[in-house]
Amino acid sequence: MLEARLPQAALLKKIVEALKEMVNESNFDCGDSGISMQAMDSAHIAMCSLLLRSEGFEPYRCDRVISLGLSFSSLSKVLKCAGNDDVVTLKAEDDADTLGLMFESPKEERVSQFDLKLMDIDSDHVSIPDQEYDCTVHLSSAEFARICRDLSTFGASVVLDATKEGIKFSASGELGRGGILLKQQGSVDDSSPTSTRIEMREPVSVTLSLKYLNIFTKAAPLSEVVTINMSSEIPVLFQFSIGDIGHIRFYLAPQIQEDD
Amino acid sequence: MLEARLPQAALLKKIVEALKEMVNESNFDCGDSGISMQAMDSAHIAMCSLLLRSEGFEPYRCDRVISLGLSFSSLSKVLKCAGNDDVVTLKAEDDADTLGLMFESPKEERVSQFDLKLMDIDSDHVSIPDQEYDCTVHLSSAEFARICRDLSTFGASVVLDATKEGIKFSASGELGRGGILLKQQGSVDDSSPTSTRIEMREPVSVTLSLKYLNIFTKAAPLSEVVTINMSSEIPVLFQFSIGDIGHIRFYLAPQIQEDD
DNA sequence: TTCTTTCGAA
DNA sequence: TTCGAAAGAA
Repeated sequence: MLEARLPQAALLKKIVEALKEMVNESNFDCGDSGISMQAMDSAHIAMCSLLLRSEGFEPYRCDRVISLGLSFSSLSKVLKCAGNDDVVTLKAEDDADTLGLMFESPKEERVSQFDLKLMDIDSDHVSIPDQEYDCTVHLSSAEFARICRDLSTFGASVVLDATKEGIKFSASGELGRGGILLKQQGSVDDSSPTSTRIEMREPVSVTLSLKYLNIFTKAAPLSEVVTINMSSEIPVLFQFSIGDIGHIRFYLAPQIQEDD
Repeated sequence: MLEARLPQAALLKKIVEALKEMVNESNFDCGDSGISMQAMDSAHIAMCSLLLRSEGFEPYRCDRVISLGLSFSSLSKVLKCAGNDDVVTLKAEDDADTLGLMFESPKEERVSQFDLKLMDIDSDHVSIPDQEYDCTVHLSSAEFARICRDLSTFGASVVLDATKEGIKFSASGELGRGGILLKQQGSVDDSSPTSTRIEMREPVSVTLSLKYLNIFTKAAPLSEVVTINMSSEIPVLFQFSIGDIGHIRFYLAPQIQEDD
């Protein structure tokens, strides 16, 4: 059986809000080391994965591997019933057909118990090799979300150009064109965790669908920093940390650049 | 004739907002002791009543009994023209076909006068006996509203189980099931007026329509506490106090519990 | 489904 | 205080 207690319901709420726009339902694989999930969007274009390490729960107990087929919209509805500061406890028996969620208010005068029906979901579990990337950019997730939203006005796709100087986002369309450059912050001014930082082997330029990037940025409330890992020709990885308990990763293949 | 002056238009606004979703039009009975109203919803399932004592007005004058047939949506529109801190004066001649509403801004630099047409409404005035109830629960009206809204996700009806320990709300449906327990607060910690308190002769369990409860909770802005009076088999009474000038009461018959 | 209204966040 | 997002009503 699984039993996992998380002191802040807000965290779980944000995780589900971050993923529900991209994935309708998915299997949550619970094991010794924690909970993980992996899914593609319904069009099978982008992929996401979630990792929540057992150390992030107190306590965490999972005797044997369990796969919980959950609907994100149902999960979201149930989590709307939890206060942000509630303590959440997840429980599932082996071979259970429901997931139990208990919410306890901080003062313990209110206890809610929900039992969510589980689904049988065929999961096409693609294994993702741990990739070396030509370029890794750390930047403010709020800034990234803002840029993707703003550039959506101009076109359906954005070009990311990463050099040692900084990362540039550009889009063009009927209105005209737009470009936003985030400069790498000098090492002296490295104080802020949300400063733009770039590690690179060589410059990379990729074209990506803004529709998907705007879906990924729903994860911005989870982490103030997003890490973009890029090489030409292979899917770009966007990673949002979840405290120090895990992360959400999004993968999106670059579009073939057509010169016009 | 009627002449009644209320120092806070906000109060009257909240009263009308609380009732207008349930009742389209109704007779306001004005007499010596104050203003009262009683109506059923259009489906004749739930009932509500309003009492505003004459002592709550300054001054209050009503020589003879007048019945004012008012449309709640019209009344709501007119009250939208009043500032929250305006002083309201209601005036109606005997046998008048309009109700006069005067709004005076606090600094008296602005005076608005509205005359609302009255309607001829057949009222089936049901007399409600003052009932003894097996169980009375006082709880935060905001919390109650939140619970009814949350549980609407799960099903169309909610089961209320009141015991000495607390009151439990549960609902179930396609998603799964949900239950919320509010514990009775210890008498030591009785400081907060919105703490859950229960007075009972014996435990009560009733099933109620969430659709109606969600209509009743529109009255939550009037009072931070709602009082639920229950016995098995007879209509449940929900009471929201209006300062110390009166109250709104809602009555809803329990559904027959079907065991499956 | 769309619009309005309300609530929370910046 | 202003803005945007989310909830509720038409």
